[in-house]
Amino acid sequence: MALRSYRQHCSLARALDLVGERWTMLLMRDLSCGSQRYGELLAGLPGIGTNLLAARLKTLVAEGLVEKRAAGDYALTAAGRELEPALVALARFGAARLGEPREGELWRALWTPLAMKAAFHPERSADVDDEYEFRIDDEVFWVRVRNGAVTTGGGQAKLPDFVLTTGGQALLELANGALTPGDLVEREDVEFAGALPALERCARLFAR
Amino acid sequence: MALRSYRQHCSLARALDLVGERWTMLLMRDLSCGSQRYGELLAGLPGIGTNLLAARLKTLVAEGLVEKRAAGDYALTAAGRELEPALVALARFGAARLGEPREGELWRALWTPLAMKAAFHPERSADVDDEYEFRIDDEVFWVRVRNGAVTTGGGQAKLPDFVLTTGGQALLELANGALTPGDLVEREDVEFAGALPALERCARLFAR
DNA sequence: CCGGATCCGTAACGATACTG
DNA sequence: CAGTATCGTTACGGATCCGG
Repeated sequence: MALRSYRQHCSLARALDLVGERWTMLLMRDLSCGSQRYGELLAGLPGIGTNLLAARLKTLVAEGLVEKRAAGDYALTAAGRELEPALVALARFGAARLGEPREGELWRALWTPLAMKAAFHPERSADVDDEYEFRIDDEVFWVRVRNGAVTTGGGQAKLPDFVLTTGGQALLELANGALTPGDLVEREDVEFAGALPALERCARLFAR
Repeated sequence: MALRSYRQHCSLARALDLVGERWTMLLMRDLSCGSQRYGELLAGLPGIGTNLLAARLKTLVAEGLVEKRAAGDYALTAAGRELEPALVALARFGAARLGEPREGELWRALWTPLAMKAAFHPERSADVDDEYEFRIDDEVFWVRVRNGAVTTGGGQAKLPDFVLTTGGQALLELANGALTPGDLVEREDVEFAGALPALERCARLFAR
């Protein structure tokens, strides 16, 4: 189980030695949104195979990036959370090349916080101090924009400027500009509570 | 040659579909320092194997991230250069876990610009407007710090605050703090021309 | 000689079956 | 539910070969 190394004394090569293998960064992505159980991780990564998931988790725990908690679930350690800027930067690169959903592609509400961090326009966020709550496909999370930075978390927002309850499809259409904020809140399958201008700010801050 | 995909409609997954395979990011790293020929790339990535290098280059060219130029060398396209923030972020993660050189590990002066961007402390760079020239193992490149950001390039600096000619070993010792700027310039195998305070600023801006 | 292409043994992956 | 074991397939790594 000695992990294969590039054998280069280089920061990038070291990072890839640690998290560069197949599935590893997606695993870190899913854990970056909160702890998950083995079964949840497996269900969220179709195609990984149970042995490979177990091996990846074992390696990540040995490296100190992930811990198995008393409750039996897996969570990022403080060291593991240090990978987040890299995940965001990669996602920013990928976002420009994402395009439309392809046949058979999976989409999960869980990935939205990372997608928003990647799509964020800091230069548009001067003087913005907002907090949003999203409820998408039974996932509830909050997004806060303050001091030109985005923070996110699972669960309800404390003092949200709006609460948006919708399916993933409508959210994707808002993100790619096919749907305006005004049109979104009129849809039958969408519930919106709060200030429409805040939703318009949000759309502008995270527009692709 | 249909490239294997994670089949997830996620920015991160898309990025990894494009550049997540083994060797690809290291290839992009080496090309980010300037164009290189097939043979140079091969020599700089021991272990890759000629077939794999050819396959990776072909894929990257097809994706529009790399181009083969009339001179016969390979270079990043504008799209390929957009990956750099992700390489820097990953390198920043890896730098904290790099440690001392291990037995058999390769080191190349070519990687220094990326390492410096990863090690950069923007919060220490207020009011700094410096330009440095390095000549390491026959590699010549410049580093500029201005407006809290780092830019680098191959070749000589225009108006350098110093020119430092040294081997990689001494530079590594400076980077990890084992050698002070004052001690460095006194070494037999080191040539230093310019302002010592500038070198001290440099060491502080890029200290690990 | 440089820039690959071909071939082949090994290691990693992916799917399924099995176990505590 | 949380993995381990097994096995066929794919990717990788090293060597050799080929065309300009």
